[in-house]
Amino acid sequence: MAQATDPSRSGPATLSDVARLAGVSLATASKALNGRSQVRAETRQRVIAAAERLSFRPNQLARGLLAGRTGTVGLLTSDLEGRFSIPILMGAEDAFGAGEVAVFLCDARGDAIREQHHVRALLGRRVDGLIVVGSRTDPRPSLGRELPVPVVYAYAPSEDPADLSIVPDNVEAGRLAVDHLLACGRTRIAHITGDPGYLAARERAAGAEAALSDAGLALVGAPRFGMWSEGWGRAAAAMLLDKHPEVDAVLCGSDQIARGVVEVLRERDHRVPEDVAVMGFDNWQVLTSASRPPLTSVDMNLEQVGRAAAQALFGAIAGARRSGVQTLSCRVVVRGSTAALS
Amino acid sequence: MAQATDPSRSGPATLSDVARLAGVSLATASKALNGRSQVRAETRQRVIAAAERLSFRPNQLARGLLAGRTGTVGLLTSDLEGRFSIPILMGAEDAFGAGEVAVFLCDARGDAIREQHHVRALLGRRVDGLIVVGSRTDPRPSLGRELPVPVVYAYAPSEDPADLSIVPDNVEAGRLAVDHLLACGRTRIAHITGDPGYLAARERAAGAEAALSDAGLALVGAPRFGMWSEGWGRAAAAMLLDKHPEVDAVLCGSDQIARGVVEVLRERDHRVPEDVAVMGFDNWQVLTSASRPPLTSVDMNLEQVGRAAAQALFGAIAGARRSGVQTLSCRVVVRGSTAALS
DNA sequence: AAAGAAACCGAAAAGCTTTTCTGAAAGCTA
DNA sequence: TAGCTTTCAGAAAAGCTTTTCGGTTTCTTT
Repeated sequence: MAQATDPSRSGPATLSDVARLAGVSLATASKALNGRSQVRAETRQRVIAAAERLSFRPNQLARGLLAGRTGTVGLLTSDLEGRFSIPILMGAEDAFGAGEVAVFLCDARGDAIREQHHVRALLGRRVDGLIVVGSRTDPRPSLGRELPVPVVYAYAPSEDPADLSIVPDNVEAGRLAVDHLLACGRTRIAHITGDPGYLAARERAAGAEAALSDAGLALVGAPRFGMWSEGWGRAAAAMLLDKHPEVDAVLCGSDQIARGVVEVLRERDHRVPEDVAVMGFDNWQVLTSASRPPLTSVDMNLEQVGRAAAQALFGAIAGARRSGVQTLSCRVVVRGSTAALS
Repeated sequence: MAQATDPSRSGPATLSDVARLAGVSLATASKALNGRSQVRAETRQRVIAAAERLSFRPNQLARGLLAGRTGTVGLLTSDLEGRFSIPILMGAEDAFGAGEVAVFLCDARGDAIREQHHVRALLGRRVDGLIVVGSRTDPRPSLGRELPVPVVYAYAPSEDPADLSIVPDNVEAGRLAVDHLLACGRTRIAHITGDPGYLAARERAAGAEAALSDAGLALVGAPRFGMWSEGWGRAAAAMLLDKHPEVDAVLCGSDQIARGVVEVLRERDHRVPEDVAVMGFDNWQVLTSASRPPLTSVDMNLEQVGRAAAQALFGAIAGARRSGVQTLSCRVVVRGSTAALS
């Protein structure tokens, strides 16, 4: 069982294996591999060659134990299934990967108990920080101020203003959308949106109404809240056309709703965008590009939210803690469903 | 700066803090907390209380360093964006989370260089194993046989038969779909599917043709390969109806294609499912439920693929290495777009 | 050639937990 | 009461890397 002379005896090679093969001490091997200056060039080469031959990788556990920093962070999502978490997660993973930080992924499935469990497990693994990704933009309970590592909340802000949260700016999103429609010459704009229990729905509506008001205009009818589904989009569009056949633009609270609206417009022989412009939110490619015509949509720049959260966490780990809610801009992606009135 | 007497002086509490507070040695504290039997009940209580007060969590790095196992695995995806990775990832995360294993998430973005980089980083962190999640079912290059930890490939099998791969059974999926349509009394079945460069498309078509052949039937026309988009679904449906107006069922290679087909059928006043039954693959809720009528679809059970991969990796870590390609069954989810011929 | 400086290498400790082994105390029997 | 067993607590080592500090060698300078 014991194979004392076998170089590949058990598990990965350690620094002491490398040192032995190169005929130097542990300390020298370490310094050689880490570019420290206390070692002759020829010796360094020998050590590097030995490390190469054993395909040595320094044990990050030992390193972390010593340094007090592990180079890992926890990414705590509340629902992986939802499509909003993914781009944020991608942005964060991207930003961290560039900085040699590894990411522990935990999905709490929207359960507070499970979330607590994951937090404890992550702290046991001595993560250097946490990013908490929400599934909607409504504020969520804080993990608390007593955590031994910095925390950044992404998408869903923390209820505690002492925490740092990074969220997309839904009010501005509503403004931008209406500005685009106004720039297209539309003046009779209706708004069909989703569940009024969602802050995102209310904020986008508020932004839209503010932009219209700035232009001396108002929505055609009140904002129509309902559900985040194509079915609601179809139903609401039918009601809207019955009551306000004069509309020349429909701003929809999501791409799903917008698809429903476009379908009904097609069925009723309204031309899109010539007669009625339609736009949505989220810029969800599967929907925007499959629609006829393709949908103009507001992209919430979620990847950027993830990246910004990662960078903020970097900063906090380095000691530069901030707090409050930081909002990030979004952008209008123009496709065929909006165009200037001719 | 130095606060020698402050119990919460720097970073999380260590076992030696607990031992000091409880007035025992490190060894005793460890044994007390780990349920070892060499400790008097009263002493154990004292230690537990101390640990509680300091909210002590054992440092998993030190533990891993000692044990040789870290209780972490790497989850290597090739594209997070793609919707197939996510359910697999959820299943795996779920299975691991239950076993106190933490998951490192890495997204290679389809880049082999980046993948290599991530593998090296993960090995440096001494993961106990790796799961490689592909974005399509075509075989992919192996990470190699020389890795010091077990690897399981999920969704995309490894090209090396010595590796273990867990994939959904696309041939059976095609069979099941046709069996369902046959059970509905359909006999003139056409197949519109996606990019023929995808193994999944070819296998599903093969399964479908095999099931028809078993029933003494054949497809209406050849399988129509194209793209994985609604647009292709619409175009292909139009061509199909022009050439074969007698079809009573269309099996579509994806839910996206199926939606396109349903739309064209509606526009041409064919009733779904009365005149023509339609079904898709993937069971992608956003599409299936928004369609009119809701789409019957084959669910590839991807979460189960993830869970099975996690369990296989557990087994391999425990020493029970397997190899080869293991296929998992899928299931038909019936909705409004298919029904028995009346 | 001798002394001082510079360059280089190695021993040892720290970081935290678990386990084994040793030692001590308490309880029991003869 | 002496000797034994049982029970419990502590010391020390292992696991791997990095860093500090001390020691040795080589080179330069006078």
